[in-house]
Amino acid sequence: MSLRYALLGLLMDKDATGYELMNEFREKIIYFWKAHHTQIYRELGKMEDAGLVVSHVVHQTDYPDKKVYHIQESGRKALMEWLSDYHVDPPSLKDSQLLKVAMFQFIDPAEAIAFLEQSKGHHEIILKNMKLWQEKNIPDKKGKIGEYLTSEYGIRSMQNWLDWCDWAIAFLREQK
Amino acid sequence: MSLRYALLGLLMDKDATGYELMNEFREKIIYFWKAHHTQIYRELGKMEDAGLVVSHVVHQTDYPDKKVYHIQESGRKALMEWLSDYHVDPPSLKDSQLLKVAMFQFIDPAEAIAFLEQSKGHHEIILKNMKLWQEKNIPDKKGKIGEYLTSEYGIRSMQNWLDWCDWAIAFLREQK
DNA sequence: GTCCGCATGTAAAACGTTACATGATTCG
DNA sequence: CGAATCATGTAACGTTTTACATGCGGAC
Repeated sequence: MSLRYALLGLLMDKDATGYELMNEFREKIIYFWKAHHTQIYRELGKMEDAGLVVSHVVHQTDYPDKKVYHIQESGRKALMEWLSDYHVDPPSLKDSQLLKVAMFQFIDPAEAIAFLEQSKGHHEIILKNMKLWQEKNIPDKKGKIGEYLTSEYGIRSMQNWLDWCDWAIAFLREQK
Repeated sequence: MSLRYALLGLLMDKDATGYELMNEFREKIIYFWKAHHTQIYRELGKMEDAGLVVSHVVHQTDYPDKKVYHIQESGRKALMEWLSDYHVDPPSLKDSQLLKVAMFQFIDPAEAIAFLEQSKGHHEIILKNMKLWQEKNIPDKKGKIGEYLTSEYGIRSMQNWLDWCDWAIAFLREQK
């Protein structure tokens, strides 16, 4: 149900097509929410049925026609009500990497260390990209407070993973 | 599909009923994987169909009868294969709290600060309980390496959230 | 000439949540 | 006297993922 509010939030800034919303999702919200294009198209359809948004088709010659969505007053109201509610669903995390770590007693310590080192390398690249994205997209911190705060959280979480990797690798080396 | 391996991992240590596995899930795996009892019972049934585990019913007089699951050689093999595969699915996080933070530009800064302070209080309690759990359940770090490493990660993540909250609150106060 | 981006969607399968159903015992 | 624990599951519903489907234009 939160997907709906994520989409309404994006439509507050400007009208958009399902395709554009999908891309914005990929860029901005990726740290803490993901959605496939199929899901976005379906949810937009339901939102239009509920009168929260309206769409109109824009004809294009070189590209396929597109359907632009525009938020309605009832959509704005629904978003604001959701925002003012302090109750949140507990976050749901599914991390198969941590699941494997939880079973490190079943594998060779050298294997475990190799696993973590590979993960570290991978996440270092992600962290670099996150920092670049923040610099590029949020030079003005005041205008996009929400995105600035969440992107900072994303960066800190990634740094936390890297620090934990170092700690875990050191611990495993000691155990050998 | 990872639920299957989580259950196999738990069954490596000792035989268990669906009910016991559900409780172990709640305790140990809660930071990075959750499952309802209905899901666990369904998956165990499928795993038995696939020959990864076998069950036998234990008759009880005072309590309802119970069905104890025991891992098979093919189950152990499947788990080890999964473990030795370095490929992991990207973690999936759905955090409606961060989604609300992402929309802080639409609400009053004082409201935003109140929201974060409430969240901070809530997570401080969780952190305390996580630390207690770690002390109680993993006094011997060598025996349960996997659990020790993941519980440490859980604690660090929680601390990271609290630190970020402090930073975000300070930032919002400056902006006022 | 193959892949990427543009742009939309349907259908089915898999996974996750909530409600319903039972019924004894134990603790406050 | 009510709530929690023990113990299992089905059914219905909702959400998420994957596969299928189309088709043009531009870059390498």
